[in-house]
Amino acid sequence: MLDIKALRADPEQIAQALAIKGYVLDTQQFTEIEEKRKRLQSETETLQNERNVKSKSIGQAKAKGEDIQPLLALVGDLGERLDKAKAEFSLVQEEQQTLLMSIPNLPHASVPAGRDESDNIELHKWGVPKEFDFTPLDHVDMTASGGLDFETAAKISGARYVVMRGNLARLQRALTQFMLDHHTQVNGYQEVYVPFIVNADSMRGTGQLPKAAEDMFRINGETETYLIPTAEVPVTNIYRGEILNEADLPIRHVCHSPCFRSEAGSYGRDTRGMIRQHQFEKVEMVQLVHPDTSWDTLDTLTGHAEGILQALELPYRAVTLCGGDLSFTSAKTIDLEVWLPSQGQYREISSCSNFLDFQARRLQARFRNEAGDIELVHTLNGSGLAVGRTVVALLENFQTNNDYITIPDALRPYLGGVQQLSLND
RNA sequence: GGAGGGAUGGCAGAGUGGUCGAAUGCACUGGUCUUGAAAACCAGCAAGGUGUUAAAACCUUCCAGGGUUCGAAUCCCUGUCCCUCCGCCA
Repeated sequence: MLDIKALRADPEQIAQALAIKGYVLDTQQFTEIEEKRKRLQSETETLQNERNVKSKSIGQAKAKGEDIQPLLALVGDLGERLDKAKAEFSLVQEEQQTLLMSIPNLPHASVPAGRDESDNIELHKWGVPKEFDFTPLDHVDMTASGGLDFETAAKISGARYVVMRGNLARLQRALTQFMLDHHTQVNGYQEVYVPFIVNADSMRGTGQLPKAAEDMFRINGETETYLIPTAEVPVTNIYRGEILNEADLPIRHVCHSPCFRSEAGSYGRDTRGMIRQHQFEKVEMVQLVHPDTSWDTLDTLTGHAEGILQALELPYRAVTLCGGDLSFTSAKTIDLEVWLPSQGQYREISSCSNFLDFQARRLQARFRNEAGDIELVHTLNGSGLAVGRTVVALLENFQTNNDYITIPDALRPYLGGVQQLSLND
């Protein structure tokens, strides 16, 4: 949520900034609602004041044993007028709130203009894609003997799911373990375990609702709950409505969770293999920081995700998302894209974002600063990494022309020290 | 699933219809004392909004939403969550 004070002060400037994201802010609509709000609020509050003063005098008169009948008559129709004003006010307030909740975060000044991912700007590359002396397969063909089984998953559940067997299932578990250990032991994150089903307040808090409702799996029950699309939701919402001490910052959490996405609107995209699934594993880093440090933190957070790719010896590149590709909540996002030999291109494996105070304002996640004042924290998160896609990247980049893949040094301790892993066992 | 109890400031915890936004304690901030610290003592200390150069002033908020009343933290209804006991259970 944007700061409504900033919107009041200069709606045109905000509208201009939002245009970079491809969002059209109707400033005239906003101004009209705002003026109505102001008028109704002051009217309501005046009536309320009148009522409070008179009610109080009734109480005092009664305490002194005086006759309160004349005073009661005086209050007369006040209640009715107040109810009417209140109703109108809450209506316009709701209207304003709805509008405010649907306005995306402002992109940072350094975010490049552009419409979609083709306009993203490459920051740097790391590693060199391997030259194969045979034609590399994709991960689906590599595991056709049953390690990755999409047909069986389709029978059990439908399209965009996978059954993993034997060493493939173990590989995913090993990667998860390695990432968690790395972030906790090397990068100073605290591991957390959280619920994977969350309520609507949590979804609103991190900004998935109301805008992205169609991307979520809603649970069919009495209360409105959802499967999480990312651990960002439960982990960040730990701090919803909390006032932290400045000394508590920065807070760094890492969390492994399954992620559930309906992938509405991506029909026909990445239908083959494990790139785009309704259910996948992810290790997520979440930070709550002092507002002064969030931009530095975006760099270090991105570095933490890069550290995993480097340890796994996977070639990747970092790109800055352009305005049109930026998510609803993000002020700036750096994507890490891993090299996939079968596709001959880099594909997203991590997304690191600074949300500034946008989520914190929705969440009311705040801290008391040294002067004793209460301020909103800044929130950030990044995948470290998407585990399913890391399995794909590892398979494809480390394939050999027999049924084994080689295992990078960093991962060997998690697989019993083996140098090679059979795809058939 | 059955029975009962509860939700109040950063935390703990009083408050059952009227100067209650709310006692008290802890924590925190400032001061006195001290070589320094601790202790003791004094003072300050909820959030959000309207408003103002700044203040003052005003409004809202005691889990959430409805209701009763001139007036609700307090009474009534509904919901959510927590606790205790019984049952069931990975």
